[in-house]
Amino acid sequence: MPVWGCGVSPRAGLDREAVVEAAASLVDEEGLDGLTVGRLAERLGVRAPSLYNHIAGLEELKRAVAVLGVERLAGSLMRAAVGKSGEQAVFAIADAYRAFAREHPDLYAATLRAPEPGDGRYSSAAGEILEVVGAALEPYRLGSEDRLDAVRGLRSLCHGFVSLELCGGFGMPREVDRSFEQAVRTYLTGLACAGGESGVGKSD
Amino acid sequence: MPVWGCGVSPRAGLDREAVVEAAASLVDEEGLDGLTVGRLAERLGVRAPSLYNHIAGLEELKRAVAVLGVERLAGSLMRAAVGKSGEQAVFAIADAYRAFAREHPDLYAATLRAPEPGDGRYSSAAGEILEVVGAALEPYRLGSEDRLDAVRGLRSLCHGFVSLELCGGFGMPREVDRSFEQAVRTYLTGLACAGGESGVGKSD
DNA sequence: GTTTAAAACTACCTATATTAGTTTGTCAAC
DNA sequence: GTTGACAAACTAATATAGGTAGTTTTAAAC
Repeated sequence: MPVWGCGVSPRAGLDREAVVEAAASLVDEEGLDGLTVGRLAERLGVRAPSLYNHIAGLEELKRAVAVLGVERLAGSLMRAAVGKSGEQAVFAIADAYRAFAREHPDLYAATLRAPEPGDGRYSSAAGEILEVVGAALEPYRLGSEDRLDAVRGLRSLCHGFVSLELCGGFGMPREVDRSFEQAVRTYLTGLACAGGESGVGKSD
Repeated sequence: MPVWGCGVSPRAGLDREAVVEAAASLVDEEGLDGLTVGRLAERLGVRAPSLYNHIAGLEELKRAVAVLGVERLAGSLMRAAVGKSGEQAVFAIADAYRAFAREHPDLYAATLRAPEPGDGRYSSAAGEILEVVGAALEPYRLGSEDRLDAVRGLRSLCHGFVSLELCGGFGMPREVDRSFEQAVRTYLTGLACAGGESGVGKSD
């Protein structure tokens, strides 16, 4: 089977996977708005309309890039968590989450796009993330509902922090590392302390 | 010398404020991508190029809409928190935050755009949010650094949860209310425990 | 070789943002 | 009142981008 190199042959040998990967690279390098059909085609050595043989349109392509981003994020988190558990695992996951978003800010931003309902690859990647965080929380011995809540809470905390950080929502960048660690620690402390309700300020 | 920049225009009563407000309405009704110069102009009873007398371009307009969204969000949070403090205030703020995002999902999404550095109105609205959350945390008696961390953590938690919820990041909608309340409660418990009440879960 | 399906092409259309240059209405000074 | 200044709005036109239609080319199967 002849396998052509990229861009030289009259037949470029593109397929959907290659197009989506190139789109992800383009997003990573030039931002989400830098992803245009024309530029992507140029980078792939092809005319713009040719891409429509592989993708349904720009919107669908962006969704595909989002799915790819979630898959890569899930991979990062899993690699970070392997061989760890409990607090150590949670911190490792949280740091990996933030590191991914900082290294690939535009790809991460692309990730936020709502997926098509019923997208198997998205569901699968999202499920992996839930699973790895859930596993890290194992030592906390939470019931299944509490565990779901905790996974959602942690994911929200990480995503929210990182997202606000990328948008410049926090002022001074120097203290942000500390704030992130502290936020995760506070949440974990809350998990560990659950049961004894705080009641702070309840007298009003 | 004629001074008609403040609210009274010679011809059709259009000024920057009106344009931005109409843009926000359009975003609210038809989504961020539904905001085009042409449609906005049509809605204002004017031709598209006329808008350039009031705004610098679409990007700048979107940033202005973002600022307006943050201002309205800040207003909602302040109204929710008035007369409350401590845990009760935090829950009220968190619920108001989520309610705003659910009632105005596209305006909320527009809010995430990074503002121009040095935008006074944005800084002012962002400062109001920090202030109202910080005031709610008063009974927790945190030091100034811990307080900043806590404000950032809570804001991250709320934003992250709401953002993921809007993106369909969570599966079953029935349990989401509970998860949100639980996430906020867990974080508050973490604040209370770390603040010196019991010290449970703190590793050092 | 012939056939076939996909991949890529050219040509074209539409929508949108934006600019250039012109006209028009309102206000204030004369 | 007349007039002049100036912002507001207009018409016309340009550039870019997404997307479609229909045609050609190529790799590979028969």
